[in-house]
Amino acid sequence: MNKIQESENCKNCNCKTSIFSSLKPEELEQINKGRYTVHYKAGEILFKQGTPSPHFVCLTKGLAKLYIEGYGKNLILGLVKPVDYIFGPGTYVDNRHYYSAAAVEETTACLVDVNIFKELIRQNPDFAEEFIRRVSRQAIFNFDQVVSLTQKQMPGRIADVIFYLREKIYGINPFEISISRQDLADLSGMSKESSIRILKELKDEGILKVTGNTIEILNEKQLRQISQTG
Amino acid sequence: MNKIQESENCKNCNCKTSIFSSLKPEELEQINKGRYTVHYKAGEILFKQGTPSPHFVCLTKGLAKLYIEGYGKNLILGLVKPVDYIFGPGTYVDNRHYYSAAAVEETTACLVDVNIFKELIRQNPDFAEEFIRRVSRQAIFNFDQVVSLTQKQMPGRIADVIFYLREKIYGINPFEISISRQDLADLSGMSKESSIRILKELKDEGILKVTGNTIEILNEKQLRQISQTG
DNA sequence: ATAATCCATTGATCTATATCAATAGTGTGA
DNA sequence: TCACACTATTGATATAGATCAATGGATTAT
Repeated sequence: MNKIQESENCKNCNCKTSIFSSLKPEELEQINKGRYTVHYKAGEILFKQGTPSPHFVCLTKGLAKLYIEGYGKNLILGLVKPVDYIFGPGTYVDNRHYYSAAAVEETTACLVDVNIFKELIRQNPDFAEEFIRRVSRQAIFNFDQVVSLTQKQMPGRIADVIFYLREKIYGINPFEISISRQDLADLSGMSKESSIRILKELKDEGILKVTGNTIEILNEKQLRQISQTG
Repeated sequence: MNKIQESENCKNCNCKTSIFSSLKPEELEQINKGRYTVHYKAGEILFKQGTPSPHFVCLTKGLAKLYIEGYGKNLILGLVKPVDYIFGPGTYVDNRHYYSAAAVEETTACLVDVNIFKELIRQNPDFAEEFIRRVSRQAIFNFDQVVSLTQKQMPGRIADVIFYLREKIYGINPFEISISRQDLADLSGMSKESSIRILKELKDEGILKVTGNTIEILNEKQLRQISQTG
């Protein structure tokens, strides 16, 4: 893991498209002061569940997975792509991480002192509100996930993950996943073998085209149907 | 459902023990102005998933369950007892409820206009921070729940629910549950029959004493063990 | 080039859990 | 008090999904 102090300033960074849009230039400058950039190779861990969380992480390049290390297996809460930031719930509770984060691809992130962030939330109500909005959206997403995981059968869960990957992560239809089958399994709460089998089933039924790591949704309507019927 | 406009004022209400402790008297007065009290009989619905959420709900008496209506079955996210409030993630997103709430026992609640609440969050950074802290704790709780539900087998899940009921809801050891076996099942993501069976198993092993709706943890260490081993 | 590793795939088997069905309590209203 | 409705309980059966085991590709190191 190489730490590289970049010269770039937050003011011109495209991070601003995110919740930072509600910050004034001098506030962005505050963030910029306590910030440094880190590069991670694929597979490297950004932070580990249970460790202190002194900064929040803003992804500027690559892809990371957020996962809870459970009893023997992992549960992937979601993927994070640029430009988005990772801000766990521990920050306002006990300053610990409640999930781990690892780079899935070659990844670059900015780390910012969490106290600066907290200070801005106290100072700027627009920023605070934007932050709460963001946390709320995250909670809603988690609700959807927990319902999918606990109430749907494997085909429904895989369908949900496929839609998630296309809509929230890769954005286009034939998309090449950089995550492994194991990750796919950890996203949908099943074993690696099962995720492979379901993927094959969907392929055999002509709903998906799966070639190695490239996935194409051929029959969106039917896939949506599978997601609905559990 | 009878609506009763109570004469009591927020300033003397024990609601203040909650996040309201960071509010000044005049701010409590703001809340008090837009507030009214409602009584619910056991089984009655406080609000329904998908409907607009114009106020936040503060429970002053009774017990309520928060549940997501999923595909055929419900998932109970948790129970709410006095004095605690219910503030769903939809409030800052699209003003919809993302879960339903129903009274489990005879219940009294105060409803407060959500805009007053939002205004106070903008005005008072302490209050905002307290609110974020609260939302964060909720998120951590949800993480624990999703790991329990997706990675543990039935005995471990029931063990977790038993601990939850004793520690977070009823507070004492032999406790009488006011929730049904179906609710127990919806809390632990299994069928009603399975929840009954596991309960019986734990009883037969001498870990629990179950008499009707009264549950006593006899062997806490072993129950903890079951929770751990999944 | 070859070995070594890691990831993906497939088949066979086993088991946790749901579902179905029947019965037994338990309270409630006429 | 009796009938009705609802919840709890128990047993029998079916099945979704995990686990185990073997093999095949692909990538990396020697």
